[in-house]
Amino acid sequence: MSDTRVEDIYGRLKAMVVGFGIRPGERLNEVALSRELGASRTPLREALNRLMAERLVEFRPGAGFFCRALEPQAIYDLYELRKILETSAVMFACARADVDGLEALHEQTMSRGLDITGLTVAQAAERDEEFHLGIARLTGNAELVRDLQTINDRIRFIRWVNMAARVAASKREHVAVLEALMQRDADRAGDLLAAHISQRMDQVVAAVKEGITSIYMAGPDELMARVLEEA
Amino acid sequence: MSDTRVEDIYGRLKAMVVGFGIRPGERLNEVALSRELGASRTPLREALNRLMAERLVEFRPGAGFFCRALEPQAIYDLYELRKILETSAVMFACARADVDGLEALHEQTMSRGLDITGLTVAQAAERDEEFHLGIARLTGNAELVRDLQTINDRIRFIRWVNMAARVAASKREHVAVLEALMQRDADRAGDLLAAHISQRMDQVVAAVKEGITSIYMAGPDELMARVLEEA
DNA sequence: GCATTCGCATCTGTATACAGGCTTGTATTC
DNA sequence: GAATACAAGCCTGTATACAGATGCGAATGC
Repeated sequence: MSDTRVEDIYGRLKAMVVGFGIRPGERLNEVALSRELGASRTPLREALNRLMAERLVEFRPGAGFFCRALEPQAIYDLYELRKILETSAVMFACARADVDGLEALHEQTMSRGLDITGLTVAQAAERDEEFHLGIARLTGNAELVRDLQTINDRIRFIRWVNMAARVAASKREHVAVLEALMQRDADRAGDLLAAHISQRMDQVVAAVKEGITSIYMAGPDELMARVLEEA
Repeated sequence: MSDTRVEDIYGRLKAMVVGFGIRPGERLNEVALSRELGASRTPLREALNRLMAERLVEFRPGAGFFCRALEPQAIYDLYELRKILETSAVMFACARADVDGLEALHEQTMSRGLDITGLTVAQAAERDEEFHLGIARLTGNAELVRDLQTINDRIRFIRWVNMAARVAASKREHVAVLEALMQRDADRAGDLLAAHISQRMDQVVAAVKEGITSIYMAGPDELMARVLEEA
């Protein structure tokens, strides 16, 4: 058990929701969930209220809590938001990233190399997210980093879905961004990163539409298997 | 009573925290608060958990909930974040704002005129916030709007504090931004808005430092009075 | 006089109980 | 056969009760 029951439940619930252990739109039965998580309804509902504030679950008065739906428009908006934040972040990073942090990010990105064989999609996506978050951290703006993280939580699974086909190209683009960053070329870094994210937005919306169908039709297990085997 | 107890309490608590009905850093006594709000501790704690996810209250296991502190660094970061989002927003708005919405914003901003006599600081700040939010809405990106709103919630009071001296200049800058927006000049609109927000960031941090002292020393009533009388 | 420890009071953390509302299924009527 | 109304069961919304933890204060020992 963690420090407190609510914290523990919160973390596990979050993992279930972002990792599609619960289907989008699915109604959450409080009694069943509390039993499954080994706690009573009181801490469960507190955790659900936190997740609601993060838009990871929805709440309808009189009806209870539901796993957040995946509206293509919302996904698109979140990607655009992400693009805005990350583009600005890399430009700020060009201006003020400390040399050590920059070196560390370079080391971390390059040491893993361009070789992505043997990685599952989930692992590739995690590295991808870590690179992007690493840039945000170089700004020194903790609020920006946190904001970006909560956005990432809401679109993580979508990144998995459309990561498979683009791992190699993605990595190349990362290296290009990194080079511009190390040369402190803010305009170029910003343009490269914006293009990098933009390139996927339409793909992503299409993937979401298909993904929603898959999830509703077959459930998360099959979708997960499909995603993983493409790695 | 609103639709549900939690919703009601949540809204009232948020107003108290944002408007300094509760002092920053102050410990929140659940029994006293629940009695004051006319509910039991269960819905109160659910509301507090929501606010915690929005960073409007803090939670320390074993110690309970506290009103969020006002770290100058966090305020600065939030202002920077706001600048990033709003600058991008106005540029997007230049590209895709519908004419009706643009007209409406223009109407709303100009009809109220440049005359700000008779307004309290709170009212002036509300109009200020409404203008900035109006631009964000023109992007059509609901997630961006919501994100900006939660950021605004965390810095609203600070806007009040440093609004008093700058209402007239602020209004003039708004009009300039609006003109660039209506000419669909994205670069100019972005630059103007960025400058508009930047201009305050240092002031704001200073105000926060002073503000924190005032709040801790004298309590919110006196601070509020001081702010209001400057209107 | 100062520090340390013990105990009490208060408050948090969680479970549980109960009331009200919603949904669902069935039966009856048109 | 279809639609509507009624009833039963389940689930949410909230209060309350209890146990454990925390912090403060007093008392005691050095």
